[in-house]
Amino acid sequence: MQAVIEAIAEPRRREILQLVRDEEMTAGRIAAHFDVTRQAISQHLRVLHGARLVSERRDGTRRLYRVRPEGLIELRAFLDDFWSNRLEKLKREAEADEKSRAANRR
Amino acid sequence: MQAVIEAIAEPRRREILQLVRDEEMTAGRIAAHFDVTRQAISQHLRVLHGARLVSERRDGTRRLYRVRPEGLIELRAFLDDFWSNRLEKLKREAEADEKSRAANRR
DNA sequence: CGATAATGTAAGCAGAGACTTGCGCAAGTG
DNA sequence: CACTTGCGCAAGTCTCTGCTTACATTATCG
Repeated sequence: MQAVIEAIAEPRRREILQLVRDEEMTAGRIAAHFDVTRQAISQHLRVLHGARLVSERRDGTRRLYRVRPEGLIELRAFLDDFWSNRLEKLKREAEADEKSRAANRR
Repeated sequence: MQAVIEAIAEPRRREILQLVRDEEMTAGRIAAHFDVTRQAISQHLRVLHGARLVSERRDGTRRLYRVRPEGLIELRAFLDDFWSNRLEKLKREAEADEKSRAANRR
């Protein structure tokens, strides 16, 4: 999970995720969208794949990448768990707080 | 938004967020939970505050921190926007794919 | 088989960031 | 007013990481 968060913390990697979000794409075509070397993108793809955020499929010498939605789902679940309870609790507290303030106004 | 993601990418800062999730806490008490120096925690708090993930309140020489749920809500919205459309689209595609595979089996 | 294309791997460098030590500052307390 | 308490700020160190250059690997094509 730490790997997933680190992966999406890098802006370039988020751009890559957007690129392969709706279609499978070769490493070369992905790299063509950026002004850094092909190897730099290859390293980003390795990180994304290591975090299981993209899938890798080989076709001859080419490698096709694509977003792996399961990875995103796991991240969403983790983050929801991280704060969703809190958000609900906060809502209740805000209501209670409002009541108490109303009481003090009397 | 980049600041928010970088802030939560650091494990120690996530621990801090958990600590001040349910109650306001002084910088000193927060630091006491870790085995690094008080100053190191102070720097993490600065990052979290800069990302507007915690609020800071002064009381004499003390500084009280607490999770700022609005920040978490913004992050959630960003991430949802980042992939939720995709997740819904993926679901439709999975269904269409299943249909086409069923057709091929005939 | 030799040449080429598509891509990953390795090593090195420069910048970022997490941590420590040392210091400064504001707000009590005697 | 001196002293203490609770902090943040600043500078230096060390590790991590994103990038480049250089090389290796794998598959295809003539």
